[in-house]
Amino acid sequence: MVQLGRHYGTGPASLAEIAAEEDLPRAYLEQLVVSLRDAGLVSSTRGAHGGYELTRAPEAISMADVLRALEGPIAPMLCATDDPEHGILCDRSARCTVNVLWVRVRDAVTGALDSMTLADLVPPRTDPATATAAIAPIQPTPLQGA
Amino acid sequence: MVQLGRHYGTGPASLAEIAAEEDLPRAYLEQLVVSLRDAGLVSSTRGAHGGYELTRAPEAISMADVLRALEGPIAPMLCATDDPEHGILCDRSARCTVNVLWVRVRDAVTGALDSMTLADLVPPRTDPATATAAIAPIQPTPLQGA
DNA sequence: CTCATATCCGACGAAATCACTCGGATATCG
DNA sequence: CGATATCCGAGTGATTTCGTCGGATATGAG
Repeated sequence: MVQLGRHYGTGPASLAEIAAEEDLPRAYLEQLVVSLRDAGLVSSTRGAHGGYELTRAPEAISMADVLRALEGPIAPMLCATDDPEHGILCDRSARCTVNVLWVRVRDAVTGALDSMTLADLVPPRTDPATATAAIAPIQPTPLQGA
Repeated sequence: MVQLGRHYGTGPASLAEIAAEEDLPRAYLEQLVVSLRDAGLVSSTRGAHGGYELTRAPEAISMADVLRALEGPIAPMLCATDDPEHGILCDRSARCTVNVLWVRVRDAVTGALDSMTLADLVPPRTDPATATAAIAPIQPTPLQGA
């Protein structure tokens, strides 16, 4: 998650912290982080004052890596997957001309995802004092207004 | 569907025909074609010898049009949709830095989809010799089973 | 040592979506 | 009339997604 990018270099961050900042249930994050750890993107420290940390610098983690870790191989259709392992040939494969379309879409997606790293999504930590004030609800946001 | 592109110009094609060629349940296609008709991509002729026909040439129908008709607005996440109408602002919108990622992904997808038309997916009917096996120099409408 | 703080683990549950079905009404050609 | 089609809308079943729950295990501080 982006929050982990924010904390990079400042020691491990506990899920309780992140849950508070992201406003998501801790138990849910717990589940997500398992995938990230299995993918080798984060490391964990158990016990008091423990938490999670990025194993690499945010600049070195592409969003494609993150998404693959969280949601599996990138594939608009299961017949056009990133990962040769989980590729499933549909029985129509012979006469199916649509496959090339999905491959193109997939390549477009992976291209976009590869072009961005975690660092691109970490809000610039310019100045903590202006943080709260800068995000003042002056935005018109017509839909779903509180 | 692609089959409709194949039949373009040869009069309406019934769902029963298409179902046989595509090996999909007729009742299911019936449902899909409703969306295509509502989107103005196909026109229908009722009664015996009726069926469906493309309203435009395959070259003039982008796959983005088809996909939007079938699956709604193109959006990897509901906060990054094609269609301003169905856009839903999540409550995190202010501090959410991830949105730009989804917008990029969406643009990549629509770009890929816009770059292909139905005609690109219609198997070339110019010359049967380029098919899997060149058999007859005539035009016996290949692939049609019995 | 003990206790609070965390990660770890596995299973469960509700809600939405996807692919597909069913039954029947209506229009058109021969 | 009757066969062939589209039209229409409600319904089912499997899978996925988001989120929950309860408890076991590891670690640092007092």
